[in-house]
Amino acid sequence: MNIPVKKRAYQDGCAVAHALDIIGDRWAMPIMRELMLGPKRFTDLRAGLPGISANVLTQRLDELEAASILVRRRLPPPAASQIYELTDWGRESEILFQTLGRWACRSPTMEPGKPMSTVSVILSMRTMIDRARLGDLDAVVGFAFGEETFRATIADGDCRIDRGDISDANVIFRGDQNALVALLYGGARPEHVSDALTIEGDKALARRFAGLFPLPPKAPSTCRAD
Amino acid sequence: MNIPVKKRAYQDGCAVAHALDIIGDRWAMPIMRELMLGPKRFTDLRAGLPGISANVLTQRLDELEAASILVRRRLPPPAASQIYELTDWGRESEILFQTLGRWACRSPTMEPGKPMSTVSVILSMRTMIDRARLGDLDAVVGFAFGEETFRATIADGDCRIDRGDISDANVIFRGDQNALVALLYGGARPEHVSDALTIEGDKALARRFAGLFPLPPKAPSTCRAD
DNA sequence: CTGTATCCGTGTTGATACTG
DNA sequence: CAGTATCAACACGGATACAG
Repeated sequence: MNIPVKKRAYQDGCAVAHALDIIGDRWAMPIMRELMLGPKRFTDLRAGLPGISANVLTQRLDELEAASILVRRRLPPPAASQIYELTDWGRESEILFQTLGRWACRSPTMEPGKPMSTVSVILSMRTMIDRARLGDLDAVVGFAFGEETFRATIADGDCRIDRGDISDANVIFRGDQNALVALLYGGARPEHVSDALTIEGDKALARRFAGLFPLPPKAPSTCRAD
Repeated sequence: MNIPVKKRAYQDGCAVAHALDIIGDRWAMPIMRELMLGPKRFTDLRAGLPGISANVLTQRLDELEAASILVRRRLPPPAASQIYELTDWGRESEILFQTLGRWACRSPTMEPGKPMSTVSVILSMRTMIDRARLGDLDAVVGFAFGEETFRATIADGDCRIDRGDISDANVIFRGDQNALVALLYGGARPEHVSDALTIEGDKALARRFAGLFPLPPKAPSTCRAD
């Protein structure tokens, strides 16, 4: 275990500065994001964070543990593998991601189309879903991205989206999560969805679901170099 | 003007990753914070950001301008000086600071007592004030930190805090903003406030105002090294 | 006085290779 | 699988010099 050497810190009593001291380092928030829907192993984390190197991931995990944002746990045999899991307080940071996402998706310099991790896609749906459009919809929508499955449970004007079994889903989106993003936010119609995504089950429900994610208007660009 | 060279970026479609690309660099958010209550000049920014160096500030200002978060304006003669001002969208990022501040002030590793800029103190009041405690309070509370004055206008169950004239204030807190922080969040009584802060006017109102800022409970520390 | 540009020492980051 | 070691590239902070 490394001695958590003193790092560069803002010497500032502002709580925001403290937040930046503990989660402002490069990769810290993406790591937290990947853990938001449940614990993961070292290698699973790397898979969801293309570009991170092993040593940086190790260091960030140490720092996030020191900040009480996550804990390491060793799985009981026969797994014998370590997992990283957010603490309660770490999980409460989801509001940070939602606020940041809502603000940033209006950025004039945001260009869509880059790949997203499965966790990002689920969290973006949690963030952007317009509950006012749910009406009295009552349904289970499933998502199957590779080996991972998630379910949206819609009832009583609310919608919860989590990891979970999808055998009882009324409709299942199966395939590449990036194709789902194009459908939800890109304005494509479920009838014309790409080959990377298949829709199994209630097609009308799929269409209804895809319309639950309005994008806010872009902020104007004020950069002279535009 | 520098060519805005491509910098290290997350290659990630997630809006949060885009946010981190544009405001995740060191000093970017503290700079935005300092501009949140109105435009400032280069030197005023440095004064509110102890530790930043001139070249880093220049670079961040360029990047924030390219992201349409702020604009440079040249004041009309005889001032002839440049100022940096948030755009509308940049100003809308205040919700980020509030969310981050509310989450981070529960951090088990947050230690109080470090100095804060005047802007930080005002923003923290905007963030932490408990409007449910306002009742039918109707008053103007003034703050005089050095040459800067701010006013809290309390009426109709709401409270707005901004830069502004305080000649009509019912009570004025004058002196060091850090002493005010100790009073609001440290539990000190206005009667025993330090020499660094004086209270002019309605002492009962000062006491009432100081009780409007409850701190949420700390999150438990889970770090084994504690 | 108000910034901006350049140099430089240092620490952080990132890619590759490697070990338990 | 879960990291550690090594090294190169870059970013940061400080100082200084310079331009309007």
